[in-house]
Amino acid sequence: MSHMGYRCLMAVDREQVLRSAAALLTRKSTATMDEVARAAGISRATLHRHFAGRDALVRALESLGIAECEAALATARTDEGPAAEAVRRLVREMEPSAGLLAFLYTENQLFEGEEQNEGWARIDAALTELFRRGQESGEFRIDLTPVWLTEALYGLLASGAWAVAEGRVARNDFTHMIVELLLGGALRREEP
Amino acid sequence: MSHMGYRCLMAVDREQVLRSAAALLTRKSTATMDEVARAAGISRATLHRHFAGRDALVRALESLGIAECEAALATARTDEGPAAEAVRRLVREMEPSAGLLAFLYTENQLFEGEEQNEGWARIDAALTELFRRGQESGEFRIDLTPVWLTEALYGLLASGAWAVAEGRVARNDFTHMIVELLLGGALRREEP
DNA sequence: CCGGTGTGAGACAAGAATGTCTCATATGGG
DNA sequence: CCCATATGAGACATTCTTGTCTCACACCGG
Repeated sequence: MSHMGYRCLMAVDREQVLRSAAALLTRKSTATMDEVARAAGISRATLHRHFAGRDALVRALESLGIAECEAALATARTDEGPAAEAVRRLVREMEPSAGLLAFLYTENQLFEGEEQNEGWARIDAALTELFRRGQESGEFRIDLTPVWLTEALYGLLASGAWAVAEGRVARNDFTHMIVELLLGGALRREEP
Repeated sequence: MSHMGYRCLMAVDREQVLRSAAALLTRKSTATMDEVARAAGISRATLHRHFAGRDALVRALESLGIAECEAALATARTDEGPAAEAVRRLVREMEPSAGLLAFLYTENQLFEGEEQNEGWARIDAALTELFRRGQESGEFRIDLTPVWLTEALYGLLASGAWAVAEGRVARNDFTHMIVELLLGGALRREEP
């Protein structure tokens, strides 16, 4: 009975399990617990030891997503420097979480129980504030609302994650593709 | 025994059922057939008379999505005029289908059976060709691949559909928000 | 060497979802 | 008016999924 626990032998990498679960559930949201376990390379029994059930699994996914988003926001220091650069730093920090976020973003059923969305509210607020700050400083156009820009960022992150996962976009281009499209759009700029 | 069939009395509006099913399944992808039926305002028995099962329902959703995309592509005449204007026309034509497309785009499990994806292949090809044409004409920048722009268009359509459905973006702004972000990006343009 | 710990495989029952059926009812056309 | 058609409600068996349990085994530390 180690009073610290968890730090023993060949324990399942909880985060790895969550990541593969997110990858699978994004692609096939009706996947069975057995399929999730297989995808993670563990048995259903072990999966069930770590996550009491499907609900608990999704909750854990949400918690992880929130934690990683807040960590990305903190690391990117979105309240410092030019907003455009802050967006670039933020997307770079969010890249490893993109697959997880794609699942959480598309699985709006999470918001039904409305237990945990206070975390998302904080994150949404931080993102919206970033875009608002960019508008105020004159960097961003004002005909696209900060709320929509936030929404679009989520959508592009999901698109990017899927495009990379299916080999349609090179992994190394992830940040560039998303940031350049979000900030600059598809149109060619006039030469300065 | 009407040899023409289908044009009888208070028959369920098949397309209406499919649309409400897409709206529900997008929000809660694990919804029951019973929930789908309720959402469509019909009984489970009737739903099952029209769609043999969940698979058949999803197939029908996919068929409808493909048909509407191809119709939108045809109406928008994406091979005519400036590419930017073509994109604008296309998004406008796709707006009514955005909810359905959001479901189909995020439900990548469809591609497992790979029966029907030839329709998507044609649509993807048309979209990619549109962006490629815009690059060739000098309208679009060339550091964002046509494949990525296609992917981003899908993602933004989905984001837009959800944002409108949840009241975060005004319905009337749908086309403008998507087209302006996709083409122009968030950065302010220099005055010409 | 041996005990503790985490895991995989499988059995098992309880529950949920599905697919199919019947019957009653309402509607509109002939 | 009557009949054909479409629907709603519900019963029902089947299948799938889940949650729990047991047992055997591998690994690591002492």
